[in-house]
Amino acid sequence: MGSNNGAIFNTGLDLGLGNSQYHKEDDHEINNIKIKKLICLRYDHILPSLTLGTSSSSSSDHQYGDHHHHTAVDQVHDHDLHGVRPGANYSLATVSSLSNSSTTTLKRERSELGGSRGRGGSRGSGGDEFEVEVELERFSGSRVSTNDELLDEDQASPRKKLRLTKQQSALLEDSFKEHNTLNPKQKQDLARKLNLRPRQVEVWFQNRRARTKLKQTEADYELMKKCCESLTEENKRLQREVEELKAVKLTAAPFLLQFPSTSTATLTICPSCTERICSSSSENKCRKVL
DNA sequence: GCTTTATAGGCGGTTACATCA
DNA sequence: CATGATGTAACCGCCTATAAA
Repeated sequence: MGSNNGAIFNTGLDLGLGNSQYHKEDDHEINNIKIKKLICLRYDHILPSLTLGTSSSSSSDHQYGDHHHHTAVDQVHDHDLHGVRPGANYSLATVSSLSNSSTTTLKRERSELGGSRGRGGSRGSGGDEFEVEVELERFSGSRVSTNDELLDEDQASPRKKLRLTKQQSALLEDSFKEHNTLNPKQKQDLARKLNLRPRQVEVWFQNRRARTKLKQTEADYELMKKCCESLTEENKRLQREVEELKAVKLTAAPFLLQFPSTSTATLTICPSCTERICSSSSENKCRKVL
């Protein structure tokens, strides 16, 4: 895509929000960056700017002003997909779909045939038996079609969307709990169990990972939002305190001149209750100490 | 050992369909 | 019944890792 989203999440606060859901070492850092980017893109309009300073200091230094400009999505939809007619009473053995003829899909199709090169080559160690099996499935039509489906295929209907049955979803979920990615053998086995095409299993896992990630992102966002709110409150409180101190200093200036500079520190912490004791106006706050 | 090429798999973003309120 | 919102299957385009040439 090449579009640089350019959103810089720079609050200067490291809240240490790890992405607990993702433990894949190679993805961890990348995911954190991506999640930060995502949060920023989706929520930057509500993130407060936190500063502590006098009223003259600016607090509008949003560093994440680079707006996300989408590149035009020029997708060619060559939908030649035939799913199961909605409402059809399909069981585990009745759902599947055909794919389209795009290059991407061809790539997938090739991969399903157990390509021996590239990354999959080393991992798809099912060997000849595996490849033959897939070939057979592909060309013998292990897919079980209903009459309705056959009609659909003949009529080259627009893409129909398959709905997974509860059993299929449950099995996929169980499998996902075990491992959120599949190797080719696992994919093939699962596809066979579910009577789906391996590509469908693959897509399901991709979408499932995306959903997990989105949920995690939303949870992270809620956490950060709370953090920001409390920091905003803290910021306001501290600003009020600064103003109070300024006022005290002004009114008490002649008096304070009589003392050494070290005794002008009026901000102390009560050791027992950790409340701040500020100036003479609050000296009665903590009688425990006195 | 290196570059190039082909391939697989993952992800982000998107579309389109099904379902529900 | 129409409609908007939501969930999700399926897709495209891109990137990266890997293996073979």
